[in-house]
Amino acid sequence: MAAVDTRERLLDAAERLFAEQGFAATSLREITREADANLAAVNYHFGSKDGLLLASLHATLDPINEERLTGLDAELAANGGAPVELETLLRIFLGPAVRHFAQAAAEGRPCLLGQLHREPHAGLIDALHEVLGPVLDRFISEARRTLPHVSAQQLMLRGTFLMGAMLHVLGKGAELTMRVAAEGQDLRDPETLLESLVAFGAAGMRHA
Amino acid sequence: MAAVDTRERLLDAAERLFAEQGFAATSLREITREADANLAAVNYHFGSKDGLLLASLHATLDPINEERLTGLDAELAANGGAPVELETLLRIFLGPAVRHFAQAAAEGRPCLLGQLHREPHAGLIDALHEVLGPVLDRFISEARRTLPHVSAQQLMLRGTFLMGAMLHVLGKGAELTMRVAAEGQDLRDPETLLESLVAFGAAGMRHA
DNA sequence: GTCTATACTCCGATAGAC
DNA sequence: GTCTATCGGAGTATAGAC
Repeated sequence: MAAVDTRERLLDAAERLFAEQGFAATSLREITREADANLAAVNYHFGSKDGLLLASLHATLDPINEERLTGLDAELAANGGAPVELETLLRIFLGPAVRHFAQAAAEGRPCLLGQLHREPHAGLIDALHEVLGPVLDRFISEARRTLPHVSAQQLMLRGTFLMGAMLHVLGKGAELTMRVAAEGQDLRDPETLLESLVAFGAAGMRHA
Repeated sequence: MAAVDTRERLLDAAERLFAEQGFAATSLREITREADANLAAVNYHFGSKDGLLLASLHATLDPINEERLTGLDAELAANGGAPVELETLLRIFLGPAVRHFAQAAAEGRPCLLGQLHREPHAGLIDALHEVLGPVLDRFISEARRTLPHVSAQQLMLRGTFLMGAMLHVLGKGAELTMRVAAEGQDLRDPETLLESLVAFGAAGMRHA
């Protein structure tokens, strides 16, 4: 079972180091040193550094997306299939990510989800699309039912805005904005952050 | 004058290649080959690859920030110092960046501003803070006058959301979201994009 | 099947000749 | 100012030990 252990140790170290330093700035030698594994073990288990990144991506995002989909299904079942209220829809989509971020922050480590989206790595956009695409499709379909008077193009545009807002607060980039305010924080309180983001996004998507 | 020319050629090549591929993925050898300069010229003129990035950052952002500040001053002068309407305030801040993005897109190249903010490079956040900080301070002060009923903390939070939305559509990351919509585009039309973003942000900041 | 040792190419940075 | 030579470290690939 040494193989599974090595694979898991590599994945754990990669998730942490990628989240802390970013993909390009983290060397395989650093990861394997951290995981007490040989340099070539990465190539054996994941094929390449890219493969390790993709595996980290799945390990982080798959549970979040599953929570999103089951949450949406539960809400639809409770509603008898009626369109979901906008705030509720956004809360179901944003909640798992914000909670994931808050948990990571509570443990004193950055959020891989917030860091990864800002990697200019070529293959990552395809990978993110592969992982996120189906989930986004589901929520966009629901949003069309919730906001029937908004054109499909405007819905996409506003959804993109909200996506950017979410990813920004989840990543290190938000520090830049927070730093200009002397007392600006409480971004680490998940409830405040989530409700503010939901209210902001709902107002923007509804009226904009 | 060969020195100045070399410096400018390096800066031009770096701006383009950093925007296209990102910082880490672009090698100094690629830049110097493109600029018809020697590899060591980067170190001579900019000290390091980091120095070259910082110079590119200033070259891109300084004109945008200057346009923002002069636009705000002009509006305040026209208003006799009265609080600026929220939509107008956002348009003044977002317009120069969106127009810069649209011009780059029209020339078939990505936007350095959208790409740079997603670099996890350690020193870059400090550099961005140095470059953007004073401008953000000005606009946040104005936003407080425009939205006196919104708490300082909520204003910071909502401003961070809007910042994320802007940076997201300016970067390649937006492609991910746009790609899930079959016909989703027109992000390249600066007027549609700017007005949609202004309306989204104004609604979110006002009511959220 | 798992893992290690090793070698290959490319990178950023620097020293020193011109 | 510019260039050549060179260094340590990076990602990758493979041959072979267990």
